[in-house]
Amino acid sequence: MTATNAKTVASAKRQPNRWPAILDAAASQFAERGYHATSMRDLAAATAMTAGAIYFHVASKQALLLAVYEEGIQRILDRVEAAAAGEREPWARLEKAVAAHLESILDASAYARVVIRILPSDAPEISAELKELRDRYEARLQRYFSAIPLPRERDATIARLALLGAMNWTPVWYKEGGKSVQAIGCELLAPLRALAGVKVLRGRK
Amino acid sequence: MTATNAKTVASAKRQPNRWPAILDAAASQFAERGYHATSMRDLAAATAMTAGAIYFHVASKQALLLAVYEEGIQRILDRVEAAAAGEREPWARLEKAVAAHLESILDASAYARVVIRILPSDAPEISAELKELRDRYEARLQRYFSAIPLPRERDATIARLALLGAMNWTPVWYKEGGKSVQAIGCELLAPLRALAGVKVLRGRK
DNA sequence: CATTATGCTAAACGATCGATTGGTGATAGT
DNA sequence: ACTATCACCAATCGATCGTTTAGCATAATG
Repeated sequence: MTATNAKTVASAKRQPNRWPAILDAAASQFAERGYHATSMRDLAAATAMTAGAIYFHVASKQALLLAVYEEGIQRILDRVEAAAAGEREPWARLEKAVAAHLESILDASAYARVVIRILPSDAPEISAELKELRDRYEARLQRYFSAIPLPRERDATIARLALLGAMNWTPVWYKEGGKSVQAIGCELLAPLRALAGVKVLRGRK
Repeated sequence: MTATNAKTVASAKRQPNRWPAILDAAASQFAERGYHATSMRDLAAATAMTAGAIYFHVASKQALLLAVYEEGIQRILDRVEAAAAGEREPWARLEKAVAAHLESILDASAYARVVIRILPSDAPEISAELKELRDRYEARLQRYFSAIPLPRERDATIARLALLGAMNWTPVWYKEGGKSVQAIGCELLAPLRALAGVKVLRGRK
């Protein structure tokens, strides 16, 4: 930052692969400040570029959001599937999936938080695509959820959406240094376990 | 709308009490499209005024959001307290409170939805006030929640935040014509009831 | 070495943003 | 009837928005 000589500055030009940096900055800012509150000039400042330069890499702000959204969905999907892959028992698999979901939106990256914070209606012209991406992920979660047996008189759909809501609300109150993400996931599942008649595990730190 | 004569137009001026209309429009638009996506000119159009005229009633857009927020908190608080007032039994009281909360954000008014959708960080200069308003309501909910007995090994704080998250996520998926709001509230509480060892009621339509 | 493609800067585009100003007509008080 | 106040409109402010354009320097290619 201080005293970069002319040669450094000169060689700093024509950097290859600025696209990941742009995407990272967009994910970070969209997740933290929101879509409409983030300007292309904000992203330019965060990536040490000009606003115009970004348009060499992406056609529009909406297209940028879509790219972040796709990456975000893919990242959660990969994490959740990898976590659930080893487990065959429904409850253990769901718990792994929940933990992976929470890790994605609390620790891992801003991409996942964008998917949760930015509503499809925020970008009307691509709202259909954004909705479809959301649905694609929820369909995967639903498969893990529907494998667990709930009492017949309960509404499994609402129970699933309640779990999803409880998970997606965690960024609002989660503070680092408290309970571990896995422990939070365990706590979120405990009521469902009780509902299904499964013996509930002890809480951990 | 069509062929309003000069007299009507003239007498339409100097209308008293335009403030509620402005507040209503702001609540509606903030809840539906978000804070940053709503312009003062949008609100002017919705209230059949000029953008400048709104500034006769309110100092700034942020002050308008704060006013909507205050009204929103007050409305949920009133509804929840009125619903819970008659009940002395902790579970019945919490169920009434949950139902009132859901009614507030699903049926009743846009004011409550603003409180849930618009994050305090959306208006940095008044984020402290917005946060305090949110906390004031959550403190009330906490009183109803802490009266119910949970197993000692469970984290009551996380359970409460999970319930709040499940409730506040309902606007994302709720569609009119499906299950009643009360039934949804019952379903959201069923897992907690099971966790506490209470016999879970039958689901209703 | 000449040429082409790439990655970027600087500058500007029209549009729209939140907010302000000066003036005007309607109403209320005396 | 006169005055003051209220509620408002039309016009406009500077700033900022997403986006475009023209041009330049670098790197790769022949």
